Amino acid sequence: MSAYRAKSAGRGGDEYRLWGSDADFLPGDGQYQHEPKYCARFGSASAFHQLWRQRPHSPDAWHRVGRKCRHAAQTAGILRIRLPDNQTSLNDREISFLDIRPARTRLAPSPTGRFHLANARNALYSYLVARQTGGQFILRVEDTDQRRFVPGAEEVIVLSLEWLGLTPNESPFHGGQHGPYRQTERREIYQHYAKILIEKDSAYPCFCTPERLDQMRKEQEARKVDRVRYDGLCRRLDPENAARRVASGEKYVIRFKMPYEGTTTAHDHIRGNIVTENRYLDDYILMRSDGLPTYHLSAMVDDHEMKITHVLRSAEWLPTFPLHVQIIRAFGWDEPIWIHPSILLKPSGKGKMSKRDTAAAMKDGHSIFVDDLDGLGYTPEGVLNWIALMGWGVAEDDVMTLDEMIERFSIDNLTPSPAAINFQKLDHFNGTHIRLLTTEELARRVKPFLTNAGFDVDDDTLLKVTPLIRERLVTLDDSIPFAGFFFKGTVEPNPEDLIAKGLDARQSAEIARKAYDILASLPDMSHQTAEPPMREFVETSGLSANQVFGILRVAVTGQKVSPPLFESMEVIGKENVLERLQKARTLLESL
RNA sequence: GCCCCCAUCGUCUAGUGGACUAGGACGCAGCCCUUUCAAGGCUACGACCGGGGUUCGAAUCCCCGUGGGGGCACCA
Repeated sequence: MSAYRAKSAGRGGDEYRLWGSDADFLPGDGQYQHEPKYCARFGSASAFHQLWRQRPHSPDAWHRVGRKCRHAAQTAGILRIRLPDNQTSLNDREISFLDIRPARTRLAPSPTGRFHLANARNALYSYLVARQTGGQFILRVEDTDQRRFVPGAEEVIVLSLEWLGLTPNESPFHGGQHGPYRQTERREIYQHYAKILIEKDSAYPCFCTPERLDQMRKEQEARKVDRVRYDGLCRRLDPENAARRVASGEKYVIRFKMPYEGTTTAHDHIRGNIVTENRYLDDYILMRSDGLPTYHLSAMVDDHEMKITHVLRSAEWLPTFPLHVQIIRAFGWDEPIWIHPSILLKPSGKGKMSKRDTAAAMKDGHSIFVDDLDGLGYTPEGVLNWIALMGWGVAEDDVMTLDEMIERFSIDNLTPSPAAINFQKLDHFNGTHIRLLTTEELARRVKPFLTNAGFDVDDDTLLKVTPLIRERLVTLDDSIPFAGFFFKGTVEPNPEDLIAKGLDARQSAEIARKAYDILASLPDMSHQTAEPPMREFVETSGLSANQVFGILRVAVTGQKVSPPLFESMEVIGKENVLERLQKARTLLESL
């Protein structure tokens, strides 16, 4: 995998360089000096690769491409940035555009519940960043809260990722060089780092009991303080004294020593700098009395140990974002690029999805849980496309496969505002991607739904049926009403439905008889041979196509709505068609 | 209550000071195609939260409101 990097030659510098590990298409010594006014942004290494091959290295050529592609740039994954005349250097944001070293990203769910849309979206974006830079996507299980641990949740997470096609490079199940990938298996690591923090005077042991904390909180609330926070009793303890108490086996937690004054500036890639006054922050607990870390410590330690370059997590973490930045700075580590995609709102746009909304969605054939979506007949392609666009601004051509997303995705196009879930859009994308599937693939995916519905499915018939139902499916289980009758020996039409509009039972029976005669006289039941004589019959009879074909449809398929009639009859076969027609006629005559 | 985040069609969004008569997609409505249902094609409807600035010029920059969301645990 290639790695490219571009960087400003320094503040106020006027030169931009690209270099990469894959020097064979970089000119000369592997460096290329840009026209100072322009720099390139690469959505992906391969997009860059392509452009590089196409264009000669003259500044004019770059210029031309840049002007022309302003709009098309998004789709090509390449965009030229023209620096304003008074700007001579790139800012951090712009530099990060250019930085496409292999990224290491991670999904860090806690095995406490089900794998839902927000998890899936974070996984997708993380996966995309990793893949387009030739990096790794990691799954880390954050199971430090053992009280909330749900057995089997880990498996659901991995299975869901697998189903979506977002297979991690490293995980508790896939292994890797930076494991273990389960936090409960990393206790000693956190203890080691907590100790370092105490040594650096950025953390301290706290012996306050839950009861005292509770009382303290109540007092503060009674005083109507702006911010209820730890009063610092143990922070003022003499370190040696504290160490003695720890050694004596007294119960304690470890707290972060938050500065009482000043501000913390944290940089989110989507929102820019977020400045928080430290007095609104707290001496958060890093290590619990059970010896396990809280998220604040474990996530920072693991992201560092696992060499994570881009931290993608829900915007719910924004309030504690400054804390996390402080912890990392206290250690003296490099910060990753922080990306907080907006939260997902319920379809009404009012609030996060709740249990009640989830139940309502289920009743409607929808769900926010990935493992439900599978059973509901949704395809990974459709689901992926759907979630991708909640928070990723794509100007045009928003139907994409995973590979196309890898080409086009950029963390720079993520949107900061909360997005409401829209299940209609899921249906749209699902139907669209179903239509994009090959016949063989669609047949393969539809089969289990038919089989589960009790149909005895043979592959030859299914392969013939699939093209007929393809553009009618929103979900895969829609194949049951549309294709089920192909796999039944007989059908039981509703007698009422057999009577054509404007006609009575007698007349309808007569039409069935004539149709029978015509079809029986044919050499075969292919739609090419069957349709013309039937059309001719419609013409000469003075009846409408609607009436005649309607009777035929109900008789042959047993239902008023079906795939195209003659193609369906071809699949069902002459003998069977005639049999069903005969039965319909008898039924009509008995009315 | 306090802190933080956000603000363009009903929804997802494009938009980075003039190319904006604000573009696309979903949905909705109509038309075309059509044996049903779809799919497809075309057309319509539809938005810059409000008020102040800055500027020759603001959807875009700043401030103040308002509205929405999130967070205030030995949960993540």
